[in-house]
Amino acid sequence: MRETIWTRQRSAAPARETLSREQIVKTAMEVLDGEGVAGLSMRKLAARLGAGATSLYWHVPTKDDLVDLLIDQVWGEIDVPEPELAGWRSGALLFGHSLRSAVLRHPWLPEVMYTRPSIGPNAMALGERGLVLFGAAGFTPREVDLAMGSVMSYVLGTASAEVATREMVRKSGRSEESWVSELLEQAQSVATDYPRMQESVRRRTSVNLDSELTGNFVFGLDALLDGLQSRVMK
Amino acid sequence: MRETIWTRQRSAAPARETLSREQIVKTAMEVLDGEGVAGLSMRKLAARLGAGATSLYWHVPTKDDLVDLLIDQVWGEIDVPEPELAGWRSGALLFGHSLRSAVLRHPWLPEVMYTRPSIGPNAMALGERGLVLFGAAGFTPREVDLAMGSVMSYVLGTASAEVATREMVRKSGRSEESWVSELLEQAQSVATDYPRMQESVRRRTSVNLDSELTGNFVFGLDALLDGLQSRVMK
DNA sequence: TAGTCACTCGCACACTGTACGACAACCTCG
DNA sequence: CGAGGTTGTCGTACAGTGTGCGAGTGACTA
Repeated sequence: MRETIWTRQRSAAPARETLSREQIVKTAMEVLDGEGVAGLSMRKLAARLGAGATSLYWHVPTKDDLVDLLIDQVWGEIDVPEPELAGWRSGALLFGHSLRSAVLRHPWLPEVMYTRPSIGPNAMALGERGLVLFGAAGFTPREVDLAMGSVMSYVLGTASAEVATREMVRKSGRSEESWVSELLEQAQSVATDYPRMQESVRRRTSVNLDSELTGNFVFGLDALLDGLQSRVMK
Repeated sequence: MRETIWTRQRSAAPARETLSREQIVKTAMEVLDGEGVAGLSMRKLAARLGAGATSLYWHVPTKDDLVDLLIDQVWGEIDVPEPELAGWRSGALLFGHSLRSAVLRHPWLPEVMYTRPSIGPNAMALGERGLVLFGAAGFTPREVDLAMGSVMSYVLGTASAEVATREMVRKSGRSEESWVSELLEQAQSVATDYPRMQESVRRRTSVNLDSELTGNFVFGLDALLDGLQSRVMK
């Protein structure tokens, strides 16, 4: 078996005080959460750790690998309820919410997660627990895979789209209302000939952004779970 | 109304032979489809057009704006059936397939689309047609928005995840089988303690990648549409 | 005390997006 | 015809980027 970033292990007790992979990952996570992908550079990260720029490369093969580690870190934050406690259906609902909020906490995720498969240890553990949860629904083994996959895709897709909106608000530095209204104005000016879009856009203006987005999310997830439920033992 | 990249218009008949925004967008699309986001640089793009590097900046404010234009171009490729022809349900199915295949044709899309809202003209036109389609199902106006949004999120999320897998295969330059089997081996080695994941991963090894991914997609979309249908006039 | 391992880091290379300002080709007006 | 303005091109330059290389340093082992 070839060595990978996941298998590599270092001596437990470093001789003197040195950088460590854990420390690098932790600091990188802070930078990423705070400044996004564009704000993370190896030089800045090293400076923040009080180290020389290229010292990081002893602990991590490339920046891309570092990002792999960070993504897997996020997968470790998601909790998947045991089906015994609440049944698979509400378990799946909780799982969905947990997954969504992890994405919202780490808004850089969508930008990078779709450029690589997730095969780190936390991703595997997450998958395992997910399969246990969906396995309790009474699906065939193949359907268990499919059901879990579709829920994850839906949740990640929705949360990613949410992030796109929320980040633009944040980056503009302006108030949510003023930004939303400008975006809508812009959209309206482009959508002059589209009455339904106009109407739909106008409907959104009057609502609180947060509850609007949460409502969207729950509606679709619920519908999807309904559809999945109807497939049990069919 | 402020000028935006969407509103800007140029003189219809350029005096001499010059670059044009259309030409730039078209060439950029080729580069992007062929080499991905990392392969698109303003200098390379200009060279390909036989122009100086910074000439592009007369036609397009920034690279980011160029990407906005490219994304909107993709939205223009998606077709949304009229509900009269096939009913909303199978229309939605067709819509989903069209959207998915656009993403697969432009695998760079997931990497960039989640970093900005889509408010270009083609996005608006797409939205309008989508609302017409889902409007035919008998939802309340609010539900029409929600239904369309959830379907788009699901499809984009699933297709994006697909792209992650497919691109890794392509980039590795090796055969699909050899790559899949190595990925699986790697995954297995990480997932030693996870019997369900092991089993699930093993199940995939024996199947054709293409039909596997298409099957996943259809299963979830179908379930979601079932769930939506049950909400009509409830 | 000598040697080896674990780790740090300065330098350099090839590349990026894009601001700036000089320049040229064409159009319009007198 | 000539003058001025508009449209468009492009060379140079700046401040960054990821990372390969090789020299150096501190600590542990024999």
